[in-house]
Amino acid sequence: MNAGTDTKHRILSTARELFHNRSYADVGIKEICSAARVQKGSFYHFFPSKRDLAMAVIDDMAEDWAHGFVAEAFDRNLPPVERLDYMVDAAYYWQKAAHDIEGRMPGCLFGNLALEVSTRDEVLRAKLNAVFDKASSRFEQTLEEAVESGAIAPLDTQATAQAMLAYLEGVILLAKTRNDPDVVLRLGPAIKTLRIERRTPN
Amino acid sequence: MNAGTDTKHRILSTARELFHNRSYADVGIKEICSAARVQKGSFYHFFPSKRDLAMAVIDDMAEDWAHGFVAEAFDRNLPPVERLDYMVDAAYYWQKAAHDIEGRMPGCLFGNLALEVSTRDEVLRAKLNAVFDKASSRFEQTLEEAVESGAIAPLDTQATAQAMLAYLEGVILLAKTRNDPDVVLRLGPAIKTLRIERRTPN
DNA sequence: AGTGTACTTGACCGGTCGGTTAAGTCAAGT
DNA sequence: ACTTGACTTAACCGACCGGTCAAGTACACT
Repeated sequence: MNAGTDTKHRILSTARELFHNRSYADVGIKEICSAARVQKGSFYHFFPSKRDLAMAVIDDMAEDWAHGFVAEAFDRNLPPVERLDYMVDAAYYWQKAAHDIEGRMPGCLFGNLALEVSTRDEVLRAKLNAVFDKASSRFEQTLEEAVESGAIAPLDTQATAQAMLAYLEGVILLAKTRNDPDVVLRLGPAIKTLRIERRTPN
Repeated sequence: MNAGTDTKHRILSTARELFHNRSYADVGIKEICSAARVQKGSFYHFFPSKRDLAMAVIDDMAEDWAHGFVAEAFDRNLPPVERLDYMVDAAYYWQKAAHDIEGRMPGCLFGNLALEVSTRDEVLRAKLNAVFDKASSRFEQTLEEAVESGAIAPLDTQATAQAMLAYLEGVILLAKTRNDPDVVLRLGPAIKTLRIERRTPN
């Protein structure tokens, strides 16, 4: 049993790293297996297909996020507006660390996968969409609190939250293309300037 | 001669469409050839490798852009701020049209390629980076005019221009993941709210 | 001791990948 | 008329792809 869960976990974390640093299509099962010191047959014992592996990787990382720095960033003890800065900082330090080690910016796994697979796999697309929805709702909640506390003027919290998530992904995309994590630091804070007004209720 | 340039052009436009609608890794040379009604050998007569094809595709599309709707959007006859709206609208209608025909949102070819290949091919990454730089400088020029005319308060035009480009890419990424072009319409206009202040010159 | 099951092994499958090659077509230049 | 060289054709290459399989090993339960 324990040998099994360990093997599965090793596959999962190896795949996650490889998918993140390269891409879904570019990393083969054989490579994942040899990097995780696992045989092909064992792989297919745990995952029916490469696609199912991708699903599991997304779930795995989404869960790590939810309980990791995203949970910290959106800690309700923090003043709402500071949480946005915290998110940007977290993104920066993460990318910076990877860049220092690997020499390349991996970007956001979800964003990478989304652009790569969402035109050819409906199920994966929907899953990634759900991840984004969840992230967006964190922003939304933060904005609602900020409005309630009077820190910012009332606005369309849902749309603005989506805009902020989009901006974060866009900044990471640009930084990755420049291969320069500092872009995140320079452009990131402007996330707070984004505003989408409430639709006039006339 | 003419037969040659026609064949080359057919390869180029076919590859562009396939890369855009799917991805670089997912589309093989064989598929490109059969779709373009060209033989493999002819392909390799014009392009030394798949990667060189990608380069040519990027150049091709960048040029089309520069002389197409981007030129219109950033027409100096338009008031600066309206140009931003024009860009967003253009992005929307383009994605919308593709979505209506194919049922899927292809997103931005440059953004797609950037996330897919920039961790494994330095040269392609640099090329895509240059495309983004050029796009960003269009935004920058627009912002400078807007500041000069007093339409908006002074700001760090270069950084804000990059932020706007990042936002546009992010919005398209999110819309593609949702497979819903309307996201562009809903979030896009907020591009005008983005601001990065000048660094305090103290 | 015997059995069921979770797990591992490594050879194997058909198919496709990017890329090569050799033989030819054809039109322009001389 | 003959040569040149751009272009096309289709068979072919080794490598690798995702995925399968039969044969085992190791361990829990009876």
